[in-house]
Amino acid sequence: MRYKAGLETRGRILEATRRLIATEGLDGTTIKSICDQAGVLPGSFYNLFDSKEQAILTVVREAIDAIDPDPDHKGTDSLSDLVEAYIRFVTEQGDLARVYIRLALSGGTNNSEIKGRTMRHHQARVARFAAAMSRAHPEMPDLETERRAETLVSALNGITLHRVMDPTFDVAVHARALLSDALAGV
Amino acid sequence: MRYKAGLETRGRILEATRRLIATEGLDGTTIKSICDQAGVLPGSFYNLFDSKEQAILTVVREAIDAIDPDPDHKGTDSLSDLVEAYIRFVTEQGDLARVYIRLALSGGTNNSEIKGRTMRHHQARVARFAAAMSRAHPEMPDLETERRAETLVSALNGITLHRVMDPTFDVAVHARALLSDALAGV
DNA sequence: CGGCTATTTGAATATATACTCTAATTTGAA
DNA sequence: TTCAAATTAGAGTATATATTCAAATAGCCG
Repeated sequence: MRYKAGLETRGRILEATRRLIATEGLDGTTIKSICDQAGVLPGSFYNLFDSKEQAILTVVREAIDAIDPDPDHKGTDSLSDLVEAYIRFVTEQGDLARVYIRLALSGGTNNSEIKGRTMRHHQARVARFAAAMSRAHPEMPDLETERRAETLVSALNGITLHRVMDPTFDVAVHARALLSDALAGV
Repeated sequence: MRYKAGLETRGRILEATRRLIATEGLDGTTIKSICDQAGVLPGSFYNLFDSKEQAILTVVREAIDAIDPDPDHKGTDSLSDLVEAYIRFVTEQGDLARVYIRLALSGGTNNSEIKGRTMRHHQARVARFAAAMSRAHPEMPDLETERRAETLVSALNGITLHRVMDPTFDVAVHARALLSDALAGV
């Protein structure tokens, strides 16, 4: 892949893969559908990717990275910042958000590479929420911040899950309600 | 299916289908895996079911019905009753709960029969939570009870989703925390 | 028991899928 | 412009899948 043409084709293939995972799910994403959507023949696909799995994993990494738009500023975000960033991710990057939430299920069983990646990322995300919770309530025991963070992150995933089924579902309203309830419950 | 043998075989097939959907997902559930797990050959399967889809739909109905263990007593349950019933469903009927939550994703795209069924059931469930919320807070506008019910049900689904990935996840603790936060936020 | 029907068997069919291979075409640096 | 390497084309392979079918077996009712 040293020529411009190769790069463009690669981009179209990844774009098609992303959209297909978002709309059809991991198992509904086939070589044929990817190639059709990208306007490419199988020979071209396999010139640029070693396997279907490789293209999918590329998109999966992309989705996992996209959910955490500011990974460097660790330790300074408030809970509200984190929730707002998540809302922005889900509403502005619809396809990637769909990919992300689909991983939680499909990836949970079949592909162990995807499963490991998803689990590790989830734990990191919970830890970040727990740290923000701890900063807002220094008196709270670590066990409780951890538990509260886990509840909140899981609940947010539930909101996104609903959004996958119903595109009119208002993620922002429900995510903010969750946060406000969680803060009120302290 | 008028002989005892047929009924037993049918039972084993449905049991295998249920477990496979729960552990492998809808797409990972194949005729071969169902037949292997049930100790049956394809010919027997197709003697009792018209298609793979029919067996799956039977299990799907079963899961959707099981989530609402007391559909007759409408109008008397408290929010806490509903949440506790859900916790019981998830913890005591692990496989059916897994089937149920998997529908939300897999069913959301491919099979429109499953999708319609899931959506209708979800709305009914939200309505039941909203009614309970309204009973506890008669002064609250319908729009708000509806919105709060939708947040709570989605969040509960997120808890279950997490449980599918991590069987050690404590559904009861997190579900009760969600409810208590939601009540505190009023 | 006899006979009709349900049930089971296990191979056969048709289709979809991931992936390969060789020959043509295109690219861009020298 | 030339030419080696990158890219594309598109038919071909191997495997998995859902489903069918004719024949063999087993279950019930009289």
